[in-house]
Amino acid sequence: MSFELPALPVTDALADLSAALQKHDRVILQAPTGAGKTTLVPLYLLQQNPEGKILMLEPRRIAASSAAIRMAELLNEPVGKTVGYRMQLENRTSRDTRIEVVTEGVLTRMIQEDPELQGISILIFDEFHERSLQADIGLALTLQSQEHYREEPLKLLIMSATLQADELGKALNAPVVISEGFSYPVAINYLSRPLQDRSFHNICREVSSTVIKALHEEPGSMLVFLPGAGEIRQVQTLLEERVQTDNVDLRPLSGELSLAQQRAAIQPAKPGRRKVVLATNIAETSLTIEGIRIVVDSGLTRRAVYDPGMGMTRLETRRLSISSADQRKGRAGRLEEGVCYRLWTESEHQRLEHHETAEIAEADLAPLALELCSWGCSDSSELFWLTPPNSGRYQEALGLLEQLEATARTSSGSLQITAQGLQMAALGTHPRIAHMLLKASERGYLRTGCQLAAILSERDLLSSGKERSANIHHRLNLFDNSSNPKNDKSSLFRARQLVKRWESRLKAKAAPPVEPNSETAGRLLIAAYPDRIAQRRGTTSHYLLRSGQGVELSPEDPLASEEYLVIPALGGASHHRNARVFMACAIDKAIIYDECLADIQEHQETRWDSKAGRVIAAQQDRLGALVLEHQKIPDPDPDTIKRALLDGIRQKGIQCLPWDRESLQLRERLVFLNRFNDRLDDLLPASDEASLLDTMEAWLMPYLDGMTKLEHLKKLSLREALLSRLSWPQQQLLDREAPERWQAPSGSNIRVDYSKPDEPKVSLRLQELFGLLETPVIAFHQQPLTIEMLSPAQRPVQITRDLASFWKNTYQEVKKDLKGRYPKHYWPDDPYSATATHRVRPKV
DNA sequence: CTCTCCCT
Repeated sequence: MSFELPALPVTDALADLSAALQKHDRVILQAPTGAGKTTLVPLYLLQQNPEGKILMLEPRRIAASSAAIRMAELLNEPVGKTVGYRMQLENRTSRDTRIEVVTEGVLTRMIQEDPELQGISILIFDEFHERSLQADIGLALTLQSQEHYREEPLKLLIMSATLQADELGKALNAPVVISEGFSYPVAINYLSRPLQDRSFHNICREVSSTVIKALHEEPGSMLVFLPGAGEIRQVQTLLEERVQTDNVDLRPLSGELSLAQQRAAIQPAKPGRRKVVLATNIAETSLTIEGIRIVVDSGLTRRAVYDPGMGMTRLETRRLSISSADQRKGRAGRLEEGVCYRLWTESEHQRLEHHETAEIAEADLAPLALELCSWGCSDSSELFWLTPPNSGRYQEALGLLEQLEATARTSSGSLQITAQGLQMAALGTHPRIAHMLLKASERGYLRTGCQLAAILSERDLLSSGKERSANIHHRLNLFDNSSNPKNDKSSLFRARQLVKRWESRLKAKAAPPVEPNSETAGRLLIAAYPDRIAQRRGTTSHYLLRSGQGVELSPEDPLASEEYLVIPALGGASHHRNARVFMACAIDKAIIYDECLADIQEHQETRWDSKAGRVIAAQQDRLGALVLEHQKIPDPDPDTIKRALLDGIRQKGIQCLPWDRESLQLRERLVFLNRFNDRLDDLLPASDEASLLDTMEAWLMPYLDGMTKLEHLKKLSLREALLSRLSWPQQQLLDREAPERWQAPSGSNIRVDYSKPDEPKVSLRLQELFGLLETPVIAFHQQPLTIEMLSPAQRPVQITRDLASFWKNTYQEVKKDLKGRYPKHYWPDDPYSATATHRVRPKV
């Protein structure tokens, strides 16, 4: 085959590349974007090797088709002849096709059907540095094909734009051919001080100020990189307030915009005007924007991260890697010298990651697991990985496949794909959705199932706006309404094609069609997302998922009047906000019972309700955290009620019991006497608060008959309950060794204060003690009482544990003092022989 | 401030 190839930067490397491929089965080509590798390499290899067929992988559909179109142009042929392309819903190849450009997922389907990849002599991975999950799976399977299935050699060429090529070459034991590219120099402006605050609003403010500064400092049009559509809207608002727009056009650019809007952003600025494009990552790889010489980079990017705990993928905003920042910067140097403003400092730059995390490290692994099981290799460690899948999360993914009946254990315990699992893999959609498609087909609802699958696997068919409801039926209706497919938005057009494709695949084995009703969608969605059933909390727009996680519907959404939802599309929760519901379907409780019967647990519960301050006895039907049915139990078991009441007392603390002076003293006496346990044959029960709480079943429960509320406890006799634990001899011992009262020489019965267990104390007037020579001793003659002496007016004047010493050393002084203040009272000189009295003077 | 991009 002879044709002329144009000269591009990569041309110089082509001969080396061809030589390397002669000698080795695996070769790496490192060439920057724009070097011409995507068009020249396949054509050159075809020239050198006119016999074989070349397969080239592209990460995006638009890249695959445009690469094929450009190559066909160089050959002066229509697409589909020597050069063709193939992707999910489009095949433009023929028997003559020698270079076939395919999207990455197509290779996975091809190799699963034919592990030998018959007829292919060279396989090229383009843009491998992007490290998409599909590319990693494709490489793992291809390496096995090379080693185990092929008789003829399969040549593998991996093209990458970054220096990671070196590591790649080592890992694959492959030579690296390097090609220099060409671009104009781009000057970089870093911040002089780091940003303290990278919150949504502050980032938007900083970006806007930088845009205004750059418009003053530099001529030409500008590309601004922001993490998402929210930031784009906000920056646009800020700029519209602050920029004189007489010669500046603001152009938002993100994946959610229509093709026309995207085109407006891509096209060069009109003569005499400047363009400011506010873009997401879409402008980093997928779209090239004309005429840019200034780049402003927020330094943030949004990435999908699978959250195994929630079983869902959410978005995370994070710092950019160095190679992505360089890629963004390069957008300013395509046509002339440019300038790039970075919203971070040069020293922060040194600390950034070198490359973005490979998708396989963070993605939902269920699709990967299904591919590997379908490949016959459920053990991922048997394959080669540049980044091995996390084993815990891979095991979880295998668990999901088993639930979805895609795999089953053989009698020997090993994991094997089922016939259904093979069908699921061939459908080319997420295993959850594939499972729903099979269920729909079995039940006669194939059409509705396919429509739901298309809705869930593509971007939202309804454009954003205030009136957009989460109700999935509004999307389903789109399939009926517009009778003329030409009027469809491109997303709806694609969705219809997917429906057609899945329908034709599944039709043969499907049950006879049944007319769908209002329940159908909900039932089918439960098949895909049984864990996303949610129940409304009170009368709010807040819902509770089965997992216990809270989620929130827009309060204006009419769907918020529904008590039960199944929620297939859900936004991520952040620390200050609940997860938001993007798409949901109302379901009847009866449907939940019908579809999830095996998971619903009947729960008899008698428990303490701390809010109501009472015991509640109820029977519940529960689905995870959801309570579907709740009924009072008419005759709950008395013992269970009492136990629940004890739970309440434990929660409130022992103070909630009706302690009076007597019962409190009894408790304190017991605690006091516990100190002398080593003298007891028959130990007294421990009576400190913790022990009492621990043993309430034994001492308190028998006294709780008929009680259900805290108030009822007032009727309790704690003294009786506490004493019930003591035998008769123990009660006598208690009265003897820790008496309630002590009789003073005056004849008064003084209450002993045991509130400090280390020093039981009596308080009485000094005159009541006359004639008592020694300190009284209790508790097996071990514990002297502390004596607090009071004035005639009951004020403490002295405290002692040694009465003899008091009389001898201190009495005379105290007497003098008291005599001055209470002259009418009896203050004898000799306290030893004086008569104790509780009156002003002793009776004579 | 209702989600980055993309794929079978």
